[in-house]
Amino acid sequence: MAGSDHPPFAVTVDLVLLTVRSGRFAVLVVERGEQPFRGRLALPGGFIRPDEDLPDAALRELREETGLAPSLGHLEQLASYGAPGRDPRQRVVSVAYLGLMPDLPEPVAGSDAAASRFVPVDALLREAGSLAFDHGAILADGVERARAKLEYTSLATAFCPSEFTVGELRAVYEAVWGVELDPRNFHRKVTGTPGFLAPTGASTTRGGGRPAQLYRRGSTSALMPPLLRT
Amino acid sequence: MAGSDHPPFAVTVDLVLLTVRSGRFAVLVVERGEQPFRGRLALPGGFIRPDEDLPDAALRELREETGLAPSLGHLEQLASYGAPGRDPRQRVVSVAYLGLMPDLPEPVAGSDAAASRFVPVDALLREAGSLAFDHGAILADGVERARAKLEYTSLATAFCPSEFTVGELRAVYEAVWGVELDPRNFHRKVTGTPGFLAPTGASTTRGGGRPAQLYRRGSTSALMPPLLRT
DNA sequence: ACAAAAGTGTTAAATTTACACCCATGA
DNA sequence: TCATGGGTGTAAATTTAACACTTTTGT
Repeated sequence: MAGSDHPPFAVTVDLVLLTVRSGRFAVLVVERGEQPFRGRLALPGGFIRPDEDLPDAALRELREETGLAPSLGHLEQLASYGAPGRDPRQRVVSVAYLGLMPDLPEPVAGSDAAASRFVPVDALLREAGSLAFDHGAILADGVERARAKLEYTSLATAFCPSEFTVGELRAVYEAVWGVELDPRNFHRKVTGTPGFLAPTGASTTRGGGRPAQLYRRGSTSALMPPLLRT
Repeated sequence: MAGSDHPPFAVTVDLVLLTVRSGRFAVLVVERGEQPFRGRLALPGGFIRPDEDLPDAALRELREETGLAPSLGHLEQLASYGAPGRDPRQRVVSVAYLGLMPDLPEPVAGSDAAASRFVPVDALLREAGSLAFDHGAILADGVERARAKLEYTSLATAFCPSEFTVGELRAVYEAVWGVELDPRNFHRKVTGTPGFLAPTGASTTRGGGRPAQLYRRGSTSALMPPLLRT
């Protein structure tokens, strides 16, 4: 394991930044300005700096692409991708991070990648090759992870603003899973799980109908029993 | 994202190889023969070759350390670790793989790491710093992942030989989770989950008592509903 | 008044849990 | 015969699922 002459690799971070925008499950993509894959869509990302830790690099890219410092939202490591030839220029190992974030007021405040935008994930996943490099596979892994984690963690709240209603939370589940949930049973389930939601006392009436209680995310991260996709 | 002069990283794979040996949840460790951390225990691993894919490198290390080509068992990517300074010699990003394997007849048939052996995980996890580098944290992540996956997948069968009894499968759960499970209800649960187990028709009487049916792993990978840790 | 969304009550079905009990073998 | 683990039955407690119904707003 020691020695001194080991093959050099370039190491990057790539981001799968997911959100729910107007009822659609969407991912942030950038349009590539250079070869290879010039003009094609890709996940945002970049090289890790020499003295930068992996999560720091992911946070820096997140900040550069979205202007968001995630006091809201959630960022976790997804997986690493290092097949020879995945980047035609050189051997690159990419550490992918998965970010879940609320729908941002201004789409992208960042500067670096001018042509970044959210697009619905289903269209991108449907046809292979719509993303540059192996980013289609990375996106598929991120989407699968997000869908699974909504079942057994309280991570759906990462898609919501700091205060939200039960109906808005349910809309997140329905958009991410692509199913319809019974509003009555959903309400009982999430409000009845200790630590999932913290009531603020306030209520709102955005959306019409009877005003709804506002909640913040609670302290629990594991949901026991899990929420079911039916 | 393009350019040409990027900081070079060394990239390695490290393996968290877990098994259940005589009722104990155990991990394969090697004794380091060189500095740094000479004489200390570490996870097996090594540098990725220039034209080698990540899973191939993990399989190669697995073969070198155990002689096992996993038709049995299970190998999946765990996570990557790249904090600056985690290896005092150079900047190293390590892609960790998690392997679950049956108790091997001959402990280690490999050649490379002479001083490799299985040790119980609880002792290693109890005190920080018992493993070299950041391998204690990697082990903790691997153990947590394995424990979680037993709940909602059929991966416990990866710890069993190709044919096994329900009692042997239950012993895996009890060793990994460190709990006792009701033998009657466990039996009903696993035999009643379609696709979890495939009966062979044969039976065995190892272990005393009434002979038990032998099963192979079934085709299902997701358990719905999950098995509970109580 | 009506539509629309929030929230509560209620009941049948399904699942889990605990444990009594029988079965098939070796010592 | 007894000890040991394998395996089935069953009933209470809990959880889910389906949906009727009431509440509170905007139009």
